Amino acid sequence: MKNLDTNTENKILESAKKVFIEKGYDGARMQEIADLAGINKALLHYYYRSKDKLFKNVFEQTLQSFFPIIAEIILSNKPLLERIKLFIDKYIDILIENPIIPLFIANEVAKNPLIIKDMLIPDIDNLFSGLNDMIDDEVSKGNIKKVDIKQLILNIISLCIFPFISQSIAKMIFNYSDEEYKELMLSRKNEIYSLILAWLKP
Amino acid sequence: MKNLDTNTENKILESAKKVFIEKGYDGARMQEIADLAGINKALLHYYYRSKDKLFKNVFEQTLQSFFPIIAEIILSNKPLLERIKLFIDKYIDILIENPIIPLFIANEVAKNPLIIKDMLIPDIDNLFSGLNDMIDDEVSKGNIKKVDIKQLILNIISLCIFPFISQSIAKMIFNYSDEEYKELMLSRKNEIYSLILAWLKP
DNA sequence: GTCTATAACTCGATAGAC
DNA sequence: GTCTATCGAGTTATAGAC
Repeated sequence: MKNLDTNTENKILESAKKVFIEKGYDGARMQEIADLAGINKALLHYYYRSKDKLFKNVFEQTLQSFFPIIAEIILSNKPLLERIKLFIDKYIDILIENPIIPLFIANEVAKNPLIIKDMLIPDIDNLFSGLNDMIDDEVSKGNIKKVDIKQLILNIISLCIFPFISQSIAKMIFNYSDEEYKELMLSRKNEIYSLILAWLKP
Repeated sequence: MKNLDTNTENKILESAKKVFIEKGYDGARMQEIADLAGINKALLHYYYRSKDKLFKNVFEQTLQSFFPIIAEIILSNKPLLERIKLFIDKYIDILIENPIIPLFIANEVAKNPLIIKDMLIPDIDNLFSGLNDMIDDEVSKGNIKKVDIKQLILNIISLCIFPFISQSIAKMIFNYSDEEYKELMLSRKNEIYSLILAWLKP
């Protein structure tokens, strides 16, 4: 059906994604995107009127390739601790495949917070209160101690993402190769889970 | 003695710091720095030959205003757990005062890892082996369980820094004002410590 | 749709007067 | 030391031929 997506338009988007994510909006050059796509600058403007519009496309698509996978796990009907375990495992895997995307997103949102305004999960308040109910439920069963949902989320996300954001520094400090750092990240799956688990123990 | 530091040269550096940290190297404009310093572009080049050299000055000074405070705590001769507690408290305080610096550093280092090459702590290997000995010591005393020093460092740093890197997103998701977010960060001091403590329990 | 050529503009850097 | 004026390279965006 959408076989035409393999054509110029999609090739541009893929190239733009690569360049924007690597260099950021300010550092990216339309010429470089054109070169990578094997076309010339004029065509970029033919398909996406401006650098700004091309960027917004890239940003939105990047974000949307991340959230659904996460949402699926969060919204599954597994027990809380199992969901947390699944989330950590899956998230680390995604980050190993896309190590520089978190920095890209953090950076662009910091420079222009409004860019994300319309892209967030619509009923996020429901999501939070749902998770809160789950926590209360587990607490009443004596499975975990009571914690603030916001701190729980911040803790898990921080432990998963930050080592990727800081990886260029961390690799230098630890004197690690790419492969060694990847191994360290893989071993974090269990470390992070045991950390959260220990904290949640009643 | 260096009363002249209050003069143009220092005013330039302060303005440059502000603009570079906020916009990043690529997004920063010499014109904006000049305007903020109340001078004109030509004078920037008179004091710091190029944008690049001005940036390197800013970056180095920013980094050096961060590391010594941290190093002081890490190298103090307090017991391990006390050092960790002090580190978290002090670090969160610094980050509340300078919330956007971590993103700035992560970003610029990611784009050019070599920039940090000469600025790292010289005998970092000694630092690690020293900390490792401390861990082993506490383990043998039965105070904590054995953990990997790299994971410990990553965990603590992640928990402290990431909420600031992601603060523009987090404030939106949590629907928090600046003040509310600051309160959340302050309350994290104890949360992070109890998290690490629970993990380290033998 | 795709290209070449170029307009229009931004920005870092310099020349030269004071 | 500080300023005004301007150069020249690089960048986004468009015009117009094919």
